[in-house]
This record gives sequence, C-alpha cells and structure tokens, in this order.
Amino acid sequence: MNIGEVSKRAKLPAKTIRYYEEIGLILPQREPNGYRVFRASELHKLEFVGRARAMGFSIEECRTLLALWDDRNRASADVRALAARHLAVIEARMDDLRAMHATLSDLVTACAGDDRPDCPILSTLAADGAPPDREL
Amino acid sequence: MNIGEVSKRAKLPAKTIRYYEEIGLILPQREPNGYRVFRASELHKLEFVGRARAMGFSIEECRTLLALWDDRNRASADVRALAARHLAVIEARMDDLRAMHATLSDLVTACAGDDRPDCPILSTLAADGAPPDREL
DNA sequence: CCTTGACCTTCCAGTTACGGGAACCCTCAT
DNA sequence: ATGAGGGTTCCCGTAACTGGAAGGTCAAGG
Repeated sequence: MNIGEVSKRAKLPAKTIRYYEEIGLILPQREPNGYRVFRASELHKLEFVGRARAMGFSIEECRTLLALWDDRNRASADVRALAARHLAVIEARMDDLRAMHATLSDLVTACAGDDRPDCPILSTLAADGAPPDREL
Repeated sequence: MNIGEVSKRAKLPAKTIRYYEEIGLILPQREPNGYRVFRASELHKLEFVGRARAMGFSIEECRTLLALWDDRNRASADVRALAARHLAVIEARMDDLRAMHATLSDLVTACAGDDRPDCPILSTLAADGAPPDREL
C-alpha cells in the first residue's frame, strides 16, 4: 500500500503520515524506488492514532498508548490512568472556556450592536467602567 | 516606567511585552540608554490586551479591538460582531471538548483499571471490538 | 518515443504566542 | 572594584502540522 491509499483509508492527510514517520510513530518500509510501503499493521496504527487524536490525546500520549496497545502484558490501570489524566485536562479546558463564555456572552448581550460607539465590551476590556450588570 | 514596573502592573511577563512591541501592538519610546519607556497609555493598552487574551481573543483580534477602542467613531456593531464570532469559536471548541469528554469518561468508567490487560479504552481506539455499552 | 497526469519524494518555511537562556550593558551601593 | 538587580538583543524551541517548490516514477495514450 502506498501513502495515498493509506491516507484514504486512515483518513489522515499524507503530510500527516509523513510527519508521523519523521517523529517515529510508524516505520513504513521503502520500495526500491523510494516510495513508502505500508502493511496492514501500520494502517491499523494510523487508524488508532487518528482516533486517539480525535479524543484529544497529544502525540506523545498517542505514542504511549501505542506502546501499551503493543504490550500484551500491560495493566489496564496504566491505560486508565493516562486516560483519566487526559480527562482532567479536558475538564480544565472546558472550565476555562466556560468562564470565557459566561463573560463574553453577557457582554455580547449587553452590547447594543448599532452604529453608536458606546460598547460595554470595550468598556470592560478597558476596565474604565464596570460591566453593565455583572461582576467579572 | 520601565518594563519591570509595567510587567508588574499589567501582570504580563516582560518577555510578552517585548513580544507585543515586536509585533507592533505597542510602541514604547526609548531612553538614551536603550531602555523602553512606557507611558500610562501603553500600560492601559497592555492591561486591555491582557484582559482580551484572558477572554480567549487571538492577538490579531486584540489588535482589531485596540483599533476599535482607539476609534471614537467606531460602531458598537463592529465590536459586537467580533465578539460574537469569537463566542462561536468558543462554543465550537466546547462542543469538541464535550464530545471527547463523553467518549472518554465512558471509557474510563468501563475500564477496570487493574493489573489485567483487557481494556475497553484500547479496544475502542483499535476499533477491533465495539465499545462495551455505548456507540462511538 | 515522447508526453501528460497522477502519483510519489525531499526540503524549507510558516503557523501561534510566547518561554528559556546566553551574552552583554546600565546604575547604584558597598 | 565588585556585586546585585535592573535592562538589552538574539537565537532556539515548542505542537502538530500545512503549504509549496523542485523533482523522481510510472502507466497510458498519441
């Protein structure tokens, strides 16, 4: 299988696959003409990584997950711990976004959005006046 | 005011302030010895940018917001539109995170997390078996 | 036989918003 | 003179790619 075919099947851009090779996530062989040649196991790894990335795992976490996947003697506790840590990161990000969203949506609501210059969004950013009806 | 003082007051690292100068967000003057000199207006801009960044606006959005702030003839509609676009981005990110969280928290719950190798997290990533009690 | 098109290759640069660290200058106090 | 605590520039590194240039490979068609 050449890179185009793998790209289609794993739904990853060829560029990304080359990058994954560069950082040692996968190690495809080469044909005499220099083309990469992928076996089923490499395709599976790429699909695995694609799913892990879609769940927000970093590349390094993906590397660890691949290693755990390969390891028939792994303890599921190790996988679970990694996933739980990642879950905590996701929750922290969501908290940050929630705070931004709360502030911003209030401001957007409070802003007339007409052709006049008065704007509670700018006032709040400038901190030269209190937000209309809500503490930051 | 030198950079250290501004850094303390605006609660931004000196490095960040130098970077903001480099990209033209602020244009402090210089003393004969080469030190940057900040006036109150520059401090205000930095505080403004600090708050905007905390709300998740990109640097380029901050640049636009600063320009709108400076423009006494702005229409609040322009500010509002920018904020609303950003709000949409925040919501999209939250949706992504929510999806990841839903999948992952189910998997973490389903994983025994003991010393045995069986792990629904890895199985799901490998897609070699259906997740235990939930569709992806 | 030559060309065209669709593949593939490598390499280089750019992205975002800084942080680390080296090497060096300025100023003041001891 | 020296040391502490400012400041300066410059360059590299981060994460995870993406875009683009320049060029090799291969099968089919005229």
